[in-house]
Amino acid sequence: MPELPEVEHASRVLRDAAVGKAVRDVKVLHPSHRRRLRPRHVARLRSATVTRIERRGKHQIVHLSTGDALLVHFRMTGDWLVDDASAPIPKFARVVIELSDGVRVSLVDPRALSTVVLHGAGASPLPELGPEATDPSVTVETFGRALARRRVSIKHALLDQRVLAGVGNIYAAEALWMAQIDPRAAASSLSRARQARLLEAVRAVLARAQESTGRYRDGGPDGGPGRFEVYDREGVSCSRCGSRIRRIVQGGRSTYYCPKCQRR
DNA sequence: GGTCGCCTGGTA
DNA sequence: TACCAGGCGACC
Repeated sequence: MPELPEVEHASRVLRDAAVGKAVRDVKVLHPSHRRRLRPRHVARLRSATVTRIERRGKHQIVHLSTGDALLVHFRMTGDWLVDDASAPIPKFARVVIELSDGVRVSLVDPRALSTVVLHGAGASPLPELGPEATDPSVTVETFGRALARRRVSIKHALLDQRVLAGVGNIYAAEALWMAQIDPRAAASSLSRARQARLLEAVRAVLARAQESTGRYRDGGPDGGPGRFEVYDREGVSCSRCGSRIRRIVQGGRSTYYCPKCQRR
């Protein structure tokens, strides 16, 4: 699920479930998670109380009374599932946190690509990130400067978390469609006007996704309103000009766009 | 710069 | 059975 709107929603779920509670037990169920979250980390978690949940881009940071921070990234398919510790372990649960009041928070992740790491107090646990994609204080000037430095396509630049934190593959494609920009255009080639349009579009698609608590797809079986404009719509008519949506691969990832009304 | 590996499930 | 997947870091 996770792009910024989904992660924002998930972090709220986690906040409601966990803040102010002590960790009673932690189970690390998948080998790939066991590689990062060792028994000594689990031991440290067991004596901690959750003080605060923070989100930065698509990262979630669980601050603990011990000064440690648990860093969670959902990658492609992670999500939180909150239930009661007495219930059977949920399907695809990879890391399970039981809290003092019997509430259980499970990281469910079919592909098991998510990451959970415990960081000690001090050093910043996060990679270099740009401003939040939804931060209203981002200006066309700062956004444009970040783009001008990248010698990659504009689609690739939007996925670079150092430009704007939180933009993922779907909303990058949607924003480029809305701004009528060809995803293959060089990031550094955008005029000021197109930079402005793109920033506006990123905000619009994320805001719209936020409203519907996550995905802004699923308009219904007939793909009614609320569906993506281009993402996963290869061969479908563009709602703006009627041309067929095309799928290409950029950096190993799918990009969907309208070859007629999105220009270089 | 691009490509690959991580993992596993859903779908054509 | 094959392909595809909303991410990211390591690698050439």
